[in-house]
Amino acid sequence: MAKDTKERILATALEMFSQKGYAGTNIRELTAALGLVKSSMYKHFDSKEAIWNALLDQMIAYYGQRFGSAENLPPVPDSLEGLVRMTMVMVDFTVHDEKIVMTRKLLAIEQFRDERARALAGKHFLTGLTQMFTPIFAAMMDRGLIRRDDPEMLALAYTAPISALIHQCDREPGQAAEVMQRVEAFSRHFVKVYGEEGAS
Amino acid sequence: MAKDTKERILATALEMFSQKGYAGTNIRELTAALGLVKSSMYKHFDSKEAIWNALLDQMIAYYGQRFGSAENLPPVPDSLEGLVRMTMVMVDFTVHDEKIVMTRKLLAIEQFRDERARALAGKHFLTGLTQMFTPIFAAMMDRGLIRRDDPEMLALAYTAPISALIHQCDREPGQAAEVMQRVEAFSRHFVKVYGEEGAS
DNA sequence: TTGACAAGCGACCTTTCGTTCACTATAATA
DNA sequence: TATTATAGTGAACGAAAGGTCGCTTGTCAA
Repeated sequence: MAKDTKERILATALEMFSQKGYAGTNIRELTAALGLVKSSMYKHFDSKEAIWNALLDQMIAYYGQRFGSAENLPPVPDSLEGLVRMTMVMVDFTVHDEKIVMTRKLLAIEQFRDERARALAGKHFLTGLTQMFTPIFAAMMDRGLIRRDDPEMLALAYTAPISALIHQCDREPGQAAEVMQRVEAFSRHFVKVYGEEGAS
Repeated sequence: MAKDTKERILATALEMFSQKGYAGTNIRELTAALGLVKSSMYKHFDSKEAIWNALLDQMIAYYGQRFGSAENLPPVPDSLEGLVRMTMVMVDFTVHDEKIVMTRKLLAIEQFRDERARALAGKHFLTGLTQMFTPIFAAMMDRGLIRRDDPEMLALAYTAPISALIHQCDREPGQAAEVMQRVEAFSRHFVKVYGEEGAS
């Protein structure tokens, strides 16, 4: 128990920043949660702001490797039911993975103070989702699964309500089960409205 | 210039809190922006937290009188084009009214720290919007303007993408014009998809 | 005219913050 | 074995935070 202190500091910083914000968190509390004394932190980071920057670096890198490269994107579903299932798997993951939940909260809190947080928030909350689903819907249109239309518009129409429900879940984690049901209900509504007749 | 200092403090607090958060704002700066000295603030509020509470009271009251009572709700559009127009008027207002923009930012920042902020954020960002549009879509279905379906689901499908675009505009105010275009494009897409054929 | 009060000022207090530094214990290295 | 780098400690520091207090001034009612 020694070498991973730097990463434990980052993990605890994510936890506390995502609850009380960067300015609302102090180093005493942060290090105390790790059984350390505040001065020990400076063996691993030059300053409080250095923690913040390292945390953002980490979040940006994670986002890039997870959603940035084409090979890590989810496969195009081969049916409307497949779209629903894929959606539920993704949402279930993103709603229950503590680290991702905290990342969203942190970005929501700091997006108006820090330029990089603003940019990453934009991706997380809107543009990244639509960019991810646009080619999926385009491909599903090509395969006759979904009515021909502007795939980017469909991506917005599909991801924004789901994203809003995920945010609701971040606010009220106790409603997770109910929110998941609403996500599935919406997803089924969507395929009912946009699905090509006869597509399974 | 004297009696309205209390309200000027609240206005400046909203401005600063919505940019740097409650914890990131200090009273010196806040009062200096008003040409005052920090001790003068305590003639109007008992503490920094009292400012925060008064601000929340004000935001909650404003929301209640603006969206809470039935008579202040927008009238049901009598055509699909009317829905688009009504939407654009509302979005244009909510995106350009400085006070409302700052309120959204503030709620985004403080929603995970303060219980009342969390509740109000839930209304602003999701539940309030759907509750507002659910009866509108129900009425438009009764009048044969929109395909019969679950009005609450349609309200989610309609308001969430628009809300997401408004948030995007809060993040990048420079994109306001472009975002407004996307809102209109989405609104027209929506009426194309859900509008009853032949409805003007 | 005078007394009371509201509003603002500047000095001061206490606490907390981020940060530094001298020091120690431990574990790996030469 | 001697040495050196690493990780942690605790005391201390300066700056900045929120908050208090006594004083002054202007306004207005009695």
